[in-house]
Amino acid sequence: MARVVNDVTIRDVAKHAGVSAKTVSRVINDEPFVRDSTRAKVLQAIEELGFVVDLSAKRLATGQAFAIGLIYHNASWHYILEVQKAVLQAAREAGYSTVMLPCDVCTERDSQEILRAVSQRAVDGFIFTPPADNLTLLLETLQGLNVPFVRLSPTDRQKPWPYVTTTDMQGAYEMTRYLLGLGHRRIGYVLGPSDQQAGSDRFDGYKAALTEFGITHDLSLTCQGNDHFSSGFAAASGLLDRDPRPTAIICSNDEMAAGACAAVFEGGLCVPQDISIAGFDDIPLSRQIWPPLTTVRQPIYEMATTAANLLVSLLKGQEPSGLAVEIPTELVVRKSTCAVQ
Amino acid sequence: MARVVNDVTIRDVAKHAGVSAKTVSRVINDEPFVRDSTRAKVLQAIEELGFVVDLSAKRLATGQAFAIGLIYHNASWHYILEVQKAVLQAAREAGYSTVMLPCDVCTERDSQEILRAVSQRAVDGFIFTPPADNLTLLLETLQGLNVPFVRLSPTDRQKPWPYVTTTDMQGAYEMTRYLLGLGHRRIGYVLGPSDQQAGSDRFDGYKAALTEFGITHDLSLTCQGNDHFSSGFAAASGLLDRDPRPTAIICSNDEMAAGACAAVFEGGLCVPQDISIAGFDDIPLSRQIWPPLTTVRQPIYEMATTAANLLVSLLKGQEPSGLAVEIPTELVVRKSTCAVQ
DNA sequence: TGTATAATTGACACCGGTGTCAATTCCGGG
DNA sequence: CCCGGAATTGACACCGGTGTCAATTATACA
Repeated sequence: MARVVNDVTIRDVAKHAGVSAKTVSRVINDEPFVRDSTRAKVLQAIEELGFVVDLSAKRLATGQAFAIGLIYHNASWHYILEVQKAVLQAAREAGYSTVMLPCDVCTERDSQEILRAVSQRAVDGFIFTPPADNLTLLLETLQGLNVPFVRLSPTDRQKPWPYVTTTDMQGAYEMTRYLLGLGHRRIGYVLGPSDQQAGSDRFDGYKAALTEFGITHDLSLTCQGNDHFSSGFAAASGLLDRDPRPTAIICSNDEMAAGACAAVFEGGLCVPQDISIAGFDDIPLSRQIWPPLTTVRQPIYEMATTAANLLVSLLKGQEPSGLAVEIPTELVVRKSTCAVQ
Repeated sequence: MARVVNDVTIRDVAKHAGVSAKTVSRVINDEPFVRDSTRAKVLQAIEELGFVVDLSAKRLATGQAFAIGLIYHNASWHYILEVQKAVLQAAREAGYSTVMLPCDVCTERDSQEILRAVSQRAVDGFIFTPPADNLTLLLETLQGLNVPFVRLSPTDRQKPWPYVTTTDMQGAYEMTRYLLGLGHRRIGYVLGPSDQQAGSDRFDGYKAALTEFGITHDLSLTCQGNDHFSSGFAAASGLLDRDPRPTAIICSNDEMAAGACAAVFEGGLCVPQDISIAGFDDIPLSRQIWPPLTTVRQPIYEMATTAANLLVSLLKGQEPSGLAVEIPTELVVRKSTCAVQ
């Protein structure tokens, strides 16, 4: 087998430095019990020979993969890429690599694939984004196998498994309060998919704010969506036909809000003069449409970083400070909302 | 070290089947020279014991990583995710895993990181998306190290290195012909970043179509953009001030075209009645704005799949049928263009 | 100065596959 | 029934690290 690059092994370094292979191993792993002068000699030899550790050998010897699997589904691109970026970065800083495990359908086959990664010892632990915990059975299996994992915005917070989430309810609550503050009283709502906890939390926040203002929640102002543009378009089209028309619509995510805006224009009306539209998430799309969306920022990057760090500490056997972390949202006011005319 | 899952090794299988370890190895690698009856016995033992090969051991023994590195930069989310999906899929089908190497800035540090992956034997070869071949020096180094790579939409087609691209020029040519056919004669153009070959190819296609119609290319109708929404907005704002105004604008990508649409509305005009807007790429955004964009579909998924397959055959030492592949674009007509009024 | 204890270091087996090459078995032809 | 070459199979070393545990200093203290 042609070895093209780096043929320097730990024993070459050892010979060069006049020590044993094991001592070199100690140095590169920052183990204690190495005399400073010895460490210096070894480091110099490593430098001179350009030694780089062979990951496969290390993995084989330790039984660890030094890799975390990121399991994600067919969510918004922005969400996934942010999560990827954050996890890659945090993992690398901890000396781990990241294996992407897209799981568009979350079938039994996907579960097999994921367990396979464990059997192959290709991965030490996992980060799950929803709706991967449709796969409760899989999670229970991993739990049983003692394979650590962390959930991002989990569906089921009752389960005693680590997760990182955001203040979805509080965020929607603040948004609704904000619109109420602008004088809106008939505020429509476009729901996300019913299987996602984040969606129902947001809805709860909306209802809580209405209740505080003594407004009875009008069911005819609520529409079901599926997080995609077209469902926002359809839902808003429906809401525009209500009589009296709502003066504002909150959508459970930005993509549906963009669809809602399109529906308003299609109906010959204007955002925000005729109707205010608000989204949730603050994805870049919210700044790429006209008018730019008022929305609630979801701190995806921070959430994913936190999840990765949490997983790494679990992998290292450290006792993390908390197994359930919540990171706050932020209201972002742009031009798709205004005071009721 | 606690081995949590699969403790079945090749020797366990061997014992169970009454053969040697090497014979099991032959079976799992589909090597010839195994009697059918023996193969059957071994397969049954594998089945019964639930054996799964340990990747690290295999990597160590063969000196191969069975992994390809995907190097991408800060391009559109859609582009990156399509490329990722295609490469992950194609790689997996070939028994390879994929390592993501985002390279937002393409600095010297990124090059180091990439070479490190080679030294660590974590990766056998690479797929580059632009502008990673800013990193010509890196590519030359890889070439020298005999590490295969394939470029997607490369900047420099003169270099004798494998690549996969699309018919950018032809696509822009067809789009321009289409608009000319609708009666447009003053057609503005918003350029992409100057360092990308695809951008200048598209511009060439535009100019070629104009020339065919005997139209002198009016420099005042050309604006520089940077592929992002805001630059499309700015460029279109400028073009709207020309006198006479262009009746159509072609943007070098969809995101800028979305920006251009926003600028038209901001200026109190309508798309497409007052001005037609066309994009390039056919990203989902082109269907998420109103009106949906007329654009040129770039077959990203096919391109990336082709690139991955090409790389895999290089890794396997096969002689691929061609080292430079071009995949055709397709004109997609939607509602952002119409005949000149 | 001798000795107990702690700090360093090294020898060697082992992780779980695969490559090499020799040994064994199988077959058709004489 | 024997022989030569092809088809199978197995023994064993090796890939490049790390864990174990014993051996070798170094240091502290009596």
